[in-house]
Amino acid sequence: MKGFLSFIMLWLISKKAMTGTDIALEIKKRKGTKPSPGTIYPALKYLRNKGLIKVNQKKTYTLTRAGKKELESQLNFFFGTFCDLDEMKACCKSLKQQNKRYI
Amino acid sequence: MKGFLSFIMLWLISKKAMTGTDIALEIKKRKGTKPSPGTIYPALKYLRNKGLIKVNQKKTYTLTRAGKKELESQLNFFFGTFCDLDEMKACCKSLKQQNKRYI
DNA sequence: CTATTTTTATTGGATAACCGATAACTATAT
DNA sequence: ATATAGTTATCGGTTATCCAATAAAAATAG
Repeated sequence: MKGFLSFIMLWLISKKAMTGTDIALEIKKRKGTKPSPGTIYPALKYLRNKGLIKVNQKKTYTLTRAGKKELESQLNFFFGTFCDLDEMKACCKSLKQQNKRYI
Repeated sequence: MKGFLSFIMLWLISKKAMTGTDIALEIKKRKGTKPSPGTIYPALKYLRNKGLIKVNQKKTYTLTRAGKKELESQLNFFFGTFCDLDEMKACCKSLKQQNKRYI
């Protein structure tokens, strides 16, 4: 299960201005694995080149207006693709019960 | 925004037994783009080789028990990574308003 | 002000994801 | 039985994703 990295990064940055390390740590908290610098910084550079984020003297990244528009579009795409989130959540719980019985 | 394909496929198959074409059409409905046969069938083969899905005479795919466990684990991962879905949804709406003003 | 550590960033390369083109198989019709 | 249409599947190659290793820059300590 790969991808979605730049989407998550845009989302995190939109919530709060963050440094590269901040982002890596927040992703670790969510996914369990901390992305390496070789993952984070090229992604930040890519987003910067596309004009979606900007960085200040403190190495803190924030969204540009274009970044906000891009995030909006990606959020729409996300909720379109996962249009049955409630069902997914319910399934998640019921599967947990089912699988328990067969261990 | 790539990836997540096999996750979506497991999820769709778990809801209803499906053929390759069924899956492609459902993904088209959600994402807008219909994945090509060269995307769908290798992915199905991969999942079959891993013992996560099985296929019957009618070319209809269903989850195996291992597939259900795998789906559970991926659902947990998904909701762990996107632990703030409500916030994302709210942001999606408010961004739509903000961006409108600047067109 | 130098040395050390920490953070930020780049590079090269390995792997995975994906598609276009094409082939094989199935089903239906003639 | 043969042709046609549609579905299922494979293959080769392109691009994207991601990491390990390394370098550069910044912060902190001595």
